[in-house]
Amino acid sequence: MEQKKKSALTRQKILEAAEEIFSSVGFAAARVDAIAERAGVNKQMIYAHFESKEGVYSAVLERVYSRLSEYQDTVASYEFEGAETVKRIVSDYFAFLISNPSFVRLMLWENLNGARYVQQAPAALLDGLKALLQSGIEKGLVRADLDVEQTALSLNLFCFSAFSNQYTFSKLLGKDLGARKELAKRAEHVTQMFLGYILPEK
Amino acid sequence: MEQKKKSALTRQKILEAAEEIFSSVGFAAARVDAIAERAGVNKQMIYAHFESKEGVYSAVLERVYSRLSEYQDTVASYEFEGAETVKRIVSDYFAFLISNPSFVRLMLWENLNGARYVQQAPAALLDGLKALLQSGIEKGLVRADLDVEQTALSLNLFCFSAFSNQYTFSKLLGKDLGARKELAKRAEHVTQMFLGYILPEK
DNA sequence: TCAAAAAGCAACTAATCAGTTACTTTTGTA
DNA sequence: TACAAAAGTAACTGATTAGTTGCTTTTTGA
Repeated sequence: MEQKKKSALTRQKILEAAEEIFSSVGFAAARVDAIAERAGVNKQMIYAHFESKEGVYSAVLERVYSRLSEYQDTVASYEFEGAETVKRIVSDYFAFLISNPSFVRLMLWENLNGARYVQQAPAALLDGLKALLQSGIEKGLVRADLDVEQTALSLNLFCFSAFSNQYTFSKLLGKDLGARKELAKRAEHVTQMFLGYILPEK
Repeated sequence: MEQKKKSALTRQKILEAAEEIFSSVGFAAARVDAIAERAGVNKQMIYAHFESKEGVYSAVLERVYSRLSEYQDTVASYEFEGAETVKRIVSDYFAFLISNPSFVRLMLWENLNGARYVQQAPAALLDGLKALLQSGIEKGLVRADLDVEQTALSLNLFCFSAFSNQYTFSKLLGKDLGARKELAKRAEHVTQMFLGYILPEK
């Protein structure tokens, strides 16, 4: 194989292995040797491609955060048209979080570590939600007295929290809240709650 | 000083130092030497009082979880009487979380580590909320078609999430969401959302 | 085809850390 | 007061870990 491609492949394999390990055990407990082993790559290659353990970590974060952009673009493309729009936003976000479990975990680790490396991707998402709500207000489809920032924050947090406390609450309730059926129930509940709040009084 | 008291004091100092350190950096990054230094105690004392690093950790968790019981007892003592009850539950929970930042962080660390040591305290809290909502339904003060479990879960998660993602969202929004004023706004928002959802249609 | 450059590797190093040991000081009690 | 038990201490140990070094293999281009 060509040298450039080989090198790029190694880099890719390192990033994938690092994402799995950093997201599952966090930065402090992650072992560089474990990343190398999982990637099927010599440890030195990690230092050849990235400066340090922190270097790999921030590269992983960048990669993972960037995936949110796709969802953000979807949200930005929506026109606020009422209940249906909210349903789509929530179910799209749930879908994103379901298919990106390492995003959820890395956000949480980052948060506990004082958000050392927050990227712009999550900021854009909030802005997109705010703009959407605002356009809803202008069209008279959303209550005019709404605090747009708080509401956008809530939408984000309420969806996210269905994932972020999964383990503890699953143990407490004695059922797997990560199961598709439970998550669907949760998405529906969050959507209904939201609609009840943001739609103008009839 | 008396031997028993001296020993108990040392144990206390260790637990306090360990709580600060475990909650701020998590189990993996916490250093036993750092706990000893912060407690102003010889490292060996940690091993004299607790078996191992894990031993101290689980003792800390037990201590911290037990503080939730007080709030749980408050909730259990309430009678559902409508909007005012919801307001009190939310503001009491916010008050608890504000004055117990290490509870929030330890719950999050635990969650990321697969909830190794979940205790009964959080379970009792959920049960209390469910019972309260149920009694509201029976009195006709709460919508009868409510999914009590989902709603209790939401109440819990929505309050908790105001704290759990503070760092990342503070950075994104460029303001300190941990400030009292911001938290008060958030509590009010959550309360209003909740009321809109659970109260029966007029 | 062949040398230079890039990629890959195994073995090493210095630092860090959980846990231990062997010892001294303090305290309670007979 | 004397002595045994408990509390406290400092220095050590073995294992682990991030990061390095010096070497071999593979690939590229003239």
